[in-house]
Amino acid sequence: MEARFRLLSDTRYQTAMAGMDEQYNPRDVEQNARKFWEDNDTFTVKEEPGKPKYYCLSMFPYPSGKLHMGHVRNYTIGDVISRYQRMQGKNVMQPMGWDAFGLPAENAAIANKSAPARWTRSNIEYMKKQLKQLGFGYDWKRELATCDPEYYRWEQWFFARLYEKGLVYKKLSTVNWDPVDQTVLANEQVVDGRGWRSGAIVEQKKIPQWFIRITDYAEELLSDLDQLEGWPDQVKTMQRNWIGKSEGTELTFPLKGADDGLTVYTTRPDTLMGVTYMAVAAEHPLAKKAAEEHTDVARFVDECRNSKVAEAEMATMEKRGIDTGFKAIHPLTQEEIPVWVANFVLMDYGTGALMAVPGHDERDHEFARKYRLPIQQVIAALDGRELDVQEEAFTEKGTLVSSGSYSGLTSDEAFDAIAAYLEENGIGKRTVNYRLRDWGVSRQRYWGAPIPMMTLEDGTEMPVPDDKLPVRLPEDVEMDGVQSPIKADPEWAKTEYNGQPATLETDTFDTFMESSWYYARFCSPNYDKGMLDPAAANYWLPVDQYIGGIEHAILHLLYARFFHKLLRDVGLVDSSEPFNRLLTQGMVLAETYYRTDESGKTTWIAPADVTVERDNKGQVVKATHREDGQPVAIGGVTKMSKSKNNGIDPQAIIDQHGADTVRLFMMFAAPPEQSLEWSDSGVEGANRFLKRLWRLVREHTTGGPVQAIDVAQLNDARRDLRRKTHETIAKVSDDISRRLTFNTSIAAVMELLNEVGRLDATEEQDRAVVQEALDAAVLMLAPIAPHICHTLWQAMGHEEPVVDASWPVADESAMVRSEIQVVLQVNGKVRGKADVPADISKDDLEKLALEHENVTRFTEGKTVRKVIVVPGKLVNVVAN
RNA sequence: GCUCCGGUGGUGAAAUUGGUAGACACUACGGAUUUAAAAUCCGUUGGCCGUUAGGCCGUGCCGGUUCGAGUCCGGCCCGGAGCACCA
Repeated sequence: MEARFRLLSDTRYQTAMAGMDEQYNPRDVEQNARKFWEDNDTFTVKEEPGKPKYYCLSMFPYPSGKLHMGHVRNYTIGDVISRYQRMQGKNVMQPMGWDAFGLPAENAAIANKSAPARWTRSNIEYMKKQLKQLGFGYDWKRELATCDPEYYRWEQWFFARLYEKGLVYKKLSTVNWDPVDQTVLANEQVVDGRGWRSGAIVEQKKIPQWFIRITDYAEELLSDLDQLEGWPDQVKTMQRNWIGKSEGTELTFPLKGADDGLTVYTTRPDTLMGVTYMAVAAEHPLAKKAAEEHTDVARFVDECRNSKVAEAEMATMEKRGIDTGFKAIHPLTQEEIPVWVANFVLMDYGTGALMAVPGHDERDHEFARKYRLPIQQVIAALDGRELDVQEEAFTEKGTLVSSGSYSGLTSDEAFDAIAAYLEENGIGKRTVNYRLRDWGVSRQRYWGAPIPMMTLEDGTEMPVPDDKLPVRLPEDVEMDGVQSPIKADPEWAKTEYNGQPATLETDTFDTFMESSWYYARFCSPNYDKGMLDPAAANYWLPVDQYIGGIEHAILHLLYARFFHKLLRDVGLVDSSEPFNRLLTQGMVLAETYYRTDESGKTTWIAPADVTVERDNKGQVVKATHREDGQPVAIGGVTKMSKSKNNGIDPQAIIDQHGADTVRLFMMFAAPPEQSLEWSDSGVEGANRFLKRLWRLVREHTTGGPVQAIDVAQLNDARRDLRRKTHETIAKVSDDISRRLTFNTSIAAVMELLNEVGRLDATEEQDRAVVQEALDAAVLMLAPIAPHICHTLWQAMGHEEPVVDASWPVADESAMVRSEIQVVLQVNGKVRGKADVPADISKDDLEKLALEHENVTRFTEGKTVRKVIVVPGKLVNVVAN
């Protein structure tokens, strides 16, 4: 370590010192550091074979207008990791770009009567300025925006490859339809079952849409999760459940008076003897057939159309159904079973029909009770306890009862026996089923990448040939709020193929398409000979660390993993997974305040407009409006959002305290995976810490040049500070690289600086250990507060910029302790502490504990039954 | 409804592998400095009992495992995220 802390000559030292003002002035300090990085192209990187690479990626933002605190938190985490890895000597790539297609641009365009493209590009310009102000070390030469034709052309090209491989198909699929505005609505645009603008009751409508066969990759997406050691278990579990692999049986019940039967999928063939009714989805062919014959069934099927497409909606709505009049024949007993239509049966899962076993399935039970359908017990509990399936479904596995020759078997044995019987008799077969559905990528919106398909005059559908790509989205358009401009203009779709007229697809891609491969494009963002430059992609990929919100745990991350496997199978990348390590960051929350007027209308008041009063315990007792001084109600801490008006504008905080303070607060207030509560006083605390750091460095450096440490000259106080310095280096290194707990690493540096402040540095050797401590502190804070550390590092007398400095290495010899403290317990309660030699033997430690006054006080008159000695930690004496 | 995660002082949190609960901060209170204020520095700050020494209780609730549980297991309560067209 000493070698790296080479000091400058006295004259140069004085020059460096001259740059350090008495007061910490964030504005100057930050401008100065940013100018240095810009002038030196500090963050521009290229492939350097032989040097270890590190690709650190934060999820790119949707350019909604300005940065919000969630962005600031996400990008600060990424920048801290990047700068740390750079100090470890890695070739670090940290790119940034824009997830530029999406619904808000269309809404803004309608509101402002301007084009989505212009709105988007001006947002990008503003937000880019903000990102630079925060000092993030991005390689801006790699910037990309997904609305750029040079980006989406390769997505279109890739879609054609998938089409050629048979991974793309078209089918009818349900959308939310606003019958008044005559438009398709996103789930978000349906409020309480009505269109958000028209207020019309939303209907389900089936339209032809393009799908990608993600289910072909379901097994690989599931099994490869086991390789992702750097992912949180939570996210892997969510993905596993989402893919939802189950093993069961598909079997066909014959229908009375019909040639074809009703095919269902069940994971519990052992409960087959307990089937008392069947249920089909409203869109099931059998339901349609019943609707033709019975008007009440027709009415019910029609009513089922008046609901949202969302699954949460399906699961929470009242379960309703109607008898179709059809009878199925039980394949084992030949008994007749009624067939119902039910609104909770999903057409997209399994076969769109199910066998209901109300005795052993909760949902079937609820439905059976409601419509007074019979409930039959066929499984008994393994422990033999009494069950009443009329009252409550028994869903565990157990032993079969009332099941003819299968009675007495366990559920697992019966599963095999019944499946075998069904297979032998050609009634059914064992199958593996996935909950995962194919990915519908068609959107009926304008502001997205056009789907590169066309229809010839004879009705043939085919991909647009590669040499006609990109299919460009016209940008100079007007939005009327109803129809997509490319759908409204019949000229746009006109094209030709080999001299024949043809029509372009006017749907655009789901924006998850663009965000599924941007991480790969960053490796060669300007490559014009293909989607990716394989050499660059294989140098940088996979991403070493990916950082983003937990809300993306399933969809985005699953689609990106899927795309990576597709890229691999097209021969563009070598690896199978895109993201080695994943950090899912928590949300940013803030207090809410509101007032309710006489009519019951609630107005949310921005935290910036509220003054808070506390009692002498610090408890908040009152909040008042800054303008009128009248009280406001406190509404609790929630995610920063427009609807609750509790967003804190990062720009205001940066202007007030500087970027380093914002970054420090965000990293200190909570561990990254947890939600973070905004606190003005916490921000002031972070600012105070930086001022204190500034003052400590200034006070130290005004003393002039410093001697090297002479280990032989160290007294206890100096040795203690040195030990603290090196213990802190060890802890902070581990916290940042392995644990990703930046909050505890900052706390550790605070402790170190508290000790520096306590040492009365009067002699040369005092100043030498202080120099070492401050050097280490500045290095360790450099990733978090890079601007102030840029200046402080120079002030400490170092020539090389801190951004290129090496991360400090803990010196084991400085950390050695001769004495340690052990805890003495009696019956698990702490009764005393003792300072003992670090190398004390187990026996001596036990002896010492049993003789210790504080221990004997509690063991007196009792018999010692057991003594547990944990070396270096504690002794627990068990006595009674 | 289903899946996943969380719940620790007045507040944000720490306790990394089952071994000292509350590190580090914030707030509040008291003090120093100041003509005054700001800034800064010092002290106190989980609850109860006690003059002190010290004791008892305490990590959402109920129960269990263990010499020992914030941490592991079972059941419950509350809050958050996702649910396939918000991104």
